[in-house]
Amino acid sequence: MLRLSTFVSENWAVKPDRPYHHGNLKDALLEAAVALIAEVGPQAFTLREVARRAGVSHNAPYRHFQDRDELLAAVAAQGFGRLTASMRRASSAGETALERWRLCGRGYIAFALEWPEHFTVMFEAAFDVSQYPECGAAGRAAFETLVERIREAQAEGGMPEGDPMPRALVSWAGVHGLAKLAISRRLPMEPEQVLGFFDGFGAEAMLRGMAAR
Amino acid sequence: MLRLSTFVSENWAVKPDRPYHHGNLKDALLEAAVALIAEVGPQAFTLREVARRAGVSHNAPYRHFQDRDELLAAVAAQGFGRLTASMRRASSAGETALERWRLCGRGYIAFALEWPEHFTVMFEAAFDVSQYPECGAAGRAAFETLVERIREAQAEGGMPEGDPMPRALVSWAGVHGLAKLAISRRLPMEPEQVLGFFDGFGAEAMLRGMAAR
DNA sequence: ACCTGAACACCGTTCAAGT
DNA sequence: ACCTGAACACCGTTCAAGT
Repeated sequence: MLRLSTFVSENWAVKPDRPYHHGNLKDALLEAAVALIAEVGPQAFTLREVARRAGVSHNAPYRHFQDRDELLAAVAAQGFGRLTASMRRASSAGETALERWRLCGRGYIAFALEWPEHFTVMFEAAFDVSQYPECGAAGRAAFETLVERIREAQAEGGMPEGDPMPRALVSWAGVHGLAKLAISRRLPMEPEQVLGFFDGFGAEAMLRGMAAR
Repeated sequence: MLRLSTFVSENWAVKPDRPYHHGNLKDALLEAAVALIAEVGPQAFTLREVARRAGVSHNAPYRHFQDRDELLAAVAAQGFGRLTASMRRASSAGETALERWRLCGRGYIAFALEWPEHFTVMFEAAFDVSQYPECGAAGRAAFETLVERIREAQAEGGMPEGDPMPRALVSWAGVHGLAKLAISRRLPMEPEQVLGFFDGFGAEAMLRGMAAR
């Protein structure tokens, strides 16, 4: 005779081991979100699938994130932190300020190539992630890393004096465009070749100008 | 007494006026799609809403487009055509090749500012729109417009000889990055100010280099 | 506090059916 | 050929309920 009660009590026995309190559900959701975005992209990413992977019901995430956008903003904030770290790590090897500018840009592109899913969420989310306080601050810190390279170059005489902002914006546009076109596979080279292109030609062209011989 | 049959026959009377054959449903859908994307963005854009606006049932679009992506690809193809036109129109006013290079980049940014919805679909669609034949050709034609400016500048002596490709790629990255950051509202200026920034500083910085005094 | 299942109003896509 | 309504398997989000 099939004893339903056995299965029922077995099922009940499993749950009480960790009935609630996932431990750290918030972090688990964030991790699952990053992994899912890496697999299917930020657009196909769904909150319900994230919950499934974290082993909770489809609305448990609402305890930790107000909505889908807030979870994406958390992914973006993590991304801005990694971007800043990538630029700092790369820059530190430079001897001159101009060399550090070059390496900082290299770090920006390297981040995009290593974490394309973060990069995409940070810059292509349907909403402006920097509207979320933690993202706004992290984004400003990342930009400040680049501005600092300009200031150093000016102090060393490698770049003209004056407001560093215009040069920071053009630098940003250059590396951002290259990084973005690379991970979107729009360039006539493999993404892995883009850092080599930047090292061998791109950085120098941005520093010395398109018209330079 | 309420005569239901009257209403029923009135409803029937409306339909036969244009029962099928929307005239040109394909173009109507494309137009509705562009308008909808402009309103809600490419992510919130839905095929069902496009159909609603075109006045057809939610699956009538499948007669003209295989799926949602194919309609987006059609929007992107239209966008690449307008981008090429914008660059050509702007370039034509230049006296020297370097001036035409500058104006071509200006046309690129102007297109993004004028048709941000097309620009976004062209470059941020979840799938690679250039996989669609008509988009691929239109995208290559747009890029070729930029390469041509480099070749002209080389012929005139304004840029060093050699493969124009590396300079075309760096030029593309610069204007693409500026355009993209502008319409994403990530720059510390209003989108309308970005063309002025390009005219007053950006283009010169790209041509003469960040380190130039 | 934290999590659940049921429910609501949507999607994209498919299919058999109508003219 | 071109369009329709019904159906399927999904979403994000809300809510009353359980521990």
